[in-house]
Amino acid sequence: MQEDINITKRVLQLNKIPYQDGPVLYWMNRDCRAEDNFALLYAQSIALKEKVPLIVLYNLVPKFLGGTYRNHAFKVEGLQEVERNLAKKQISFFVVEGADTEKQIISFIKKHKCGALVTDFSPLKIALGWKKYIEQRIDIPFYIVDTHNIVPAWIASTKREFGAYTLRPKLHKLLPLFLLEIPLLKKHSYPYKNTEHINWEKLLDKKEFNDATNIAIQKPGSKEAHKVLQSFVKERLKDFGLNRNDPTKDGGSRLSAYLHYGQISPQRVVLEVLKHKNKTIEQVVQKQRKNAKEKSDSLCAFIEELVVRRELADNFCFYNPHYDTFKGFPDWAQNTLNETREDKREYIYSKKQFEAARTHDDLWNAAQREMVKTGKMHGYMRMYWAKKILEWSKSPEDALAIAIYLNDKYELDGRDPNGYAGIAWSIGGTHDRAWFPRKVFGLVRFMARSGCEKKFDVKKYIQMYS
DNA sequence: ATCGGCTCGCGCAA
DNA sequence: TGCGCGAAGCCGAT
Repeated sequence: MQEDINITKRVLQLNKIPYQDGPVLYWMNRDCRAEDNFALLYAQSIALKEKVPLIVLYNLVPKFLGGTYRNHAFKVEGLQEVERNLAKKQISFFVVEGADTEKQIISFIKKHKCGALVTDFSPLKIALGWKKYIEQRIDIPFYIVDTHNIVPAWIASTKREFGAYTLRPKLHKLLPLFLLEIPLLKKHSYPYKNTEHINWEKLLDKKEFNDATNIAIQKPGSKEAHKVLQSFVKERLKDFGLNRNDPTKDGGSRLSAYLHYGQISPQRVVLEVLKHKNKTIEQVVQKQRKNAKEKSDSLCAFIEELVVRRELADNFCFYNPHYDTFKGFPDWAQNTLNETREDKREYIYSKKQFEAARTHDDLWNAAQREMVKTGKMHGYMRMYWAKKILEWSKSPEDALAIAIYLNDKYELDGRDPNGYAGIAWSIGGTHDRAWFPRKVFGLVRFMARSGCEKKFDVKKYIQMYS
């Protein structure tokens, strides 16, 4: 019973249609994992109640939002593991290909005569659009389950938050109610008969990706994600507070790509970290409140990044359809950036020049190369990188478009609310305050290379990616 | 090495 | 209505 509430409080029903005869379908989209997945657990609870099969579907959109082959392979190899893990529980897995996602889902429902549809939550416009289209054209119940946030986005806040400081107290209050042990997926007693063989080789062999990106330096999949989590907890967590802002040190969690593809559950990450530190979430929240400025406390700093900032990014996209354009910036930032439009730019580079890492600044070029080469730019450098694109573009609109294009194309964790929020913070003052006025930036916070030189060994970082 | 000023607006206390 | 303070800073004065 307690388990049921733990799941159902994360569910939103989009229509008022009751269950119809047929298997229950979980359309897996943002959260590509078989374990610790509340959307899958909710779909299973319906299927068990109705004594019917449970099937899982993934719609593969090649080059989704401008991603490269590296992203494609990371996703597809992760899905192969999902298929194996689901098979152990007698749950069938399907993959359909095509960019017309909404139509693919509807025709699959008709073909397999499904009785209920469950999907996971994403605040991105494209995903919200698919779901609206589907909702208007199906006659079975349609549920959305937020299994990407610990506190579901619509419960954490019902409006667009102004900054981390306005969302933080709401999350801190709600976290103890949501951060509970996650129920296990059960072996499904009603197997589905009409399964189809998935041709993984064909899905992986994509000639149309004519890009020169390397294969990811990280191995994909949930099993690998849990290995990385264990190594973080054992080796890197204790110095996270000290090292996380030094791009020459590998002090991060290395989990961002897995989190982006939903190959690991953020709730599981928090539970594991707390277990290792032998702390409760109440203790962490209390400590965070007391020493708000104490940023070197590794556990507090990590929970702040993983929970507060991640959920703030979802809040930003969910309640602001302009999350990827100039219109999405706060008013004060739009005003100030409108006033600096005619300011003389010392350098102006084209998208191509940025992409080829051909600016006058070898520190910026190194960050760009780190991203292209490895699929993951260091978090601290992402701010410097985006702010310099603003400084060296002919307009804030150009800068924003270029930063999003590069981020979505090369980062393994691109095409994600975290990326849109991070870039909007850097270029458009989103979730930030006004600062000392500057050319081009106006009141938007400026960052200088000299600041980097004070904080870390810039020469070493440049060498690492020369 | 450390500190204050720069600057805007939310949210809470009064 | 006033006031404190915020997602990661910069700069010049001391």
